Amino acid sequence: MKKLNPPQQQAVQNTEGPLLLLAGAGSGKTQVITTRIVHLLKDKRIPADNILAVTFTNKAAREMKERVSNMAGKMAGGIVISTFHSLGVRILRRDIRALGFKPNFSIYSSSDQAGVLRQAMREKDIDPKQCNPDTILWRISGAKNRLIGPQEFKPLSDDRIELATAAIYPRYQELLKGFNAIDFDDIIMLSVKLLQSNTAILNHWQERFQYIMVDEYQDTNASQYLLISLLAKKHGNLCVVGDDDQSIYGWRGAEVQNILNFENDHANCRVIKLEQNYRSTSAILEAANSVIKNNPVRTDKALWSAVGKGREIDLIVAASEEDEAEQVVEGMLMEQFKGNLSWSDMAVLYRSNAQSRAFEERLRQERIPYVVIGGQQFYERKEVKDAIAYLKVIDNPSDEASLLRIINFPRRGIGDGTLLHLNQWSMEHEVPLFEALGRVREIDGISESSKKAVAGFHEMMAGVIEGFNTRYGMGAQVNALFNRLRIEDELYRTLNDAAQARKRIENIEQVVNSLAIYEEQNPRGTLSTFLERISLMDEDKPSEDSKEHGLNAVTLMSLHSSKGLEFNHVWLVGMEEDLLPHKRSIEEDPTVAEERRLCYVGITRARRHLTISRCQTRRKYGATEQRTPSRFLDEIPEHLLITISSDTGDKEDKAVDLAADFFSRMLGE
DNA sequence: CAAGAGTCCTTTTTT
DNA sequence: AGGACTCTTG
Repeated sequence: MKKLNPPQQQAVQNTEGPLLLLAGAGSGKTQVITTRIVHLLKDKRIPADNILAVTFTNKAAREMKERVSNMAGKMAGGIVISTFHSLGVRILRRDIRALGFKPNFSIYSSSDQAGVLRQAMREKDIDPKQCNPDTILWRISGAKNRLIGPQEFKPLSDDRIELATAAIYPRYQELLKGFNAIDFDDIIMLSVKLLQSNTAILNHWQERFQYIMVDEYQDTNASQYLLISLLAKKHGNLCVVGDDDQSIYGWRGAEVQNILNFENDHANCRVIKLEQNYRSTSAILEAANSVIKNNPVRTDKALWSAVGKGREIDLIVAASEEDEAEQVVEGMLMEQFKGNLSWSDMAVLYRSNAQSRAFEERLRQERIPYVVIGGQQFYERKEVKDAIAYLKVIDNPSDEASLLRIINFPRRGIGDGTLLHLNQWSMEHEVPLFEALGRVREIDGISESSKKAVAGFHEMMAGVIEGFNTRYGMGAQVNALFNRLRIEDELYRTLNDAAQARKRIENIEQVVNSLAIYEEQNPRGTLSTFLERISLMDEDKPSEDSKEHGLNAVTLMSLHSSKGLEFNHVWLVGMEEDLLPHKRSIEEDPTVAEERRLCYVGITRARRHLTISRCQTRRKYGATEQRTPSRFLDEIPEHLLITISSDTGDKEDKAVDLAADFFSRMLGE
């Protein structure tokens, strides 16, 4: 507590009633929240059970939990510090029966959702070529974020997609329910519906969480806002923390208004501003402030720092993405040598995940350890999804999306024709698909060999499910199952590339391993809870990679994932029009306010030094494209920027670079 | 029903 | 450029 400045101390001590904490970037916000929790526990003697802290990412939740238990020890046992989605699942697992689901519901990823949507579209006779399924899913998701259920959804216009969505949404939701599955947005929407529809359930959670804190409040959407309001209504001890300048999730329904209106929505609300930045040099802060002040609507804030001016910002102008990566990595080697920085002090931040590739290649070449956060997720790889689908069916045989995924993998002679008959029969007789498999002999129109294959598959899976219900050792059982399925042979056979097959086999082994490890670390864990963790992307990964590299690796991640983090040296790469600001967002909002905030977030991640880079050309879909410098570069005062030119090219190259640069700037004006 | 060839689409950001 | 999906052929 003594380490805190006066407004920070006030924030900690104001524990009763509504509190709005406007915390600028790097203002020690996490420190304040954790100290506040410890203060509640230790000084106010609030039982840990009655405290809830909500964050947006698992990473943030984990860090916070760790810091709290370091400071409060055993007293912190039972405290809930989780993401919105984990909180929702917790609520749903307990009481979702009231909504007509079984508690072992599956959580569908976007690819599962796409499968369900495709089925709904087929049934409603809507041509996927005319109505893009992704767009429809997007509309459904948007509706759910605004708490608009399938019955309430009314088309806002008579455009084709909107009408199709209105037709498909109810059926989509029905199908999900039939599979005992929910999608990501349902986690929040259904939690709210549950609390709204049942006073006893609402009461239970209101009593449970008497003190609530929400981090990154500027990123809450309508349904998250309502969830928190419902929970906090009774005791009213709600503390929200956020910064409107760092609102970067408008595209998924976040409403900055939630934080801007908080004061008006809550009588007797206290407002505390944290404006001292402890993170960055004033050169970096000046750059950040100069950029963000171009946004028209924002609360008045003046970030200041006592750290000192620090170095100017370096600007790399690279010829191509390879050149960009080369120069950045060269800079890293230099910093490490000269500045005595370790790899974990450095991060490369980019707008879109695809940009990581060139940097990964270069870092590998130079044998510099690195970690990529986000992007092509492990659990989204095809073979991994197949393996997971087996687990999902074992856990919830009603999960037909997963069942269809594995019914002919590895191939066992069950083709489209057979599947069609099975589906038809199961619908006509109102029998779940899995049960229909067991009664395949009653179904006409399927060849004898196919019937045998179907019956064999059903028998095997029924046996496996039985085994899971009666015996311990999930990892071992899955391992036995996968061996029996001869997945390895299948992969070697279908892939001509042995090395790639090997890689995929390893990935599948990794799934089995993580289940075994999970089971070892959580003796009371079930398959459901394991799968839930995977769905919420809440995987523990401090195991192998970081240990091997001694936790010392360069971080590569998107600007979105970087929020809340800090690094001594940040490389903010790809500072080009159509990338930052992104092309799609320019089309949606010509003022590019959210993109500017994204840029602001990126700049303010840096503690001591910032390097910005841009390319003159970049390859896209195979073809080389000319690039224009980002408008945000012009918003940074010139005296803060030092352009460093490549020392790899010869003089002629440099002349060409300069000319190209000149022209692209002219065109950019 | 399986395998191979051809076509299309992608890249915004995440729980 | 590369992967996912569809269509055609054995």
